[in-house]
Amino acid sequence: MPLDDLDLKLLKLLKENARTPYSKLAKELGISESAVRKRISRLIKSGIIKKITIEYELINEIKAIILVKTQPPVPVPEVSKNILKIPGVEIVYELTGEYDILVIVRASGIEMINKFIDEIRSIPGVTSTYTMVVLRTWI
Amino acid sequence: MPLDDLDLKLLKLLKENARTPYSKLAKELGISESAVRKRISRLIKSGIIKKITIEYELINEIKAIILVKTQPPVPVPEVSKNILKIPGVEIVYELTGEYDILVIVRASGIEMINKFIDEIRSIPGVTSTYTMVVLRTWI
DNA sequence: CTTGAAATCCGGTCGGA
DNA sequence: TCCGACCGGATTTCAAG
Repeated sequence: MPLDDLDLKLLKLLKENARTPYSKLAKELGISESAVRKRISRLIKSGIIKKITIEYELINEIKAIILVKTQPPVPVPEVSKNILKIPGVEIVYELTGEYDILVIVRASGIEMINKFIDEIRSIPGVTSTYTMVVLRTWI
Repeated sequence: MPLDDLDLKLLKLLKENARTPYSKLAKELGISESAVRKRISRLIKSGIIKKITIEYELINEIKAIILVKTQPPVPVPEVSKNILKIPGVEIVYELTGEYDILVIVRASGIEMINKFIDEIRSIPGVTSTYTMVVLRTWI
């Protein structure tokens, strides 16, 4: 699907604040409110906008990043799907390089991170993991 | 700030779809619309909700993850702030472990990723980087 | 939590490229 | 045919009580 300059601007504005009223977005872009609405629904239908969401951080919560190595013949997407099923997993990236998968998890404490690691290591195809705890997030 | 069970449920619902009307959220939680609105603004003011945003993916765009090592005496947050200034950087995590910082960037091509790496390496305190290209994202 | 007014949302329709 | 502007009625938002 071809995106024009207005679509890109719209995505930037929504990235910054996804709850901006359509009318305000319309004013910023110089088009009508209905046009904004139609563009957004087109972007969602075509899969370009994957989610309208919030970034949040709880005081008593830890974020961790787990790098995962996998082994043939299990396909990497198979492993990814299984990881995604684990509650607390926020996002899964498949990668080039030494590691095949990167997982971001949200945990209530170190014990829960350990549970994540154990669960991930028990998935068929996973050969090893490397975990880093997030100390601070900059958005 | 103490969060009750409703706050946590609210955060989950907003994570799933941040554009859900307050009235619908209210119905789901069994409280009034104004209560939902007040809770949300409290969550935003207290810094728990950091951003209302969209996840999107363009066809001709590449996401990459850059792991960064730094060196004393430059404080890590100093480096993070400098990285965050680079246009195209989505998020910066400070980490425990072998690497001090993880950066997620959005680029129009390999050349742009190279530019990111060069820029990051030129920041005082950065000693080395390791880059992985994202092949697929699971949310 | 309720109320009422203002703003926003949303489907339908029309006209031009 | 596709896109954007316009027009209502329904819904939601928001501040005051």
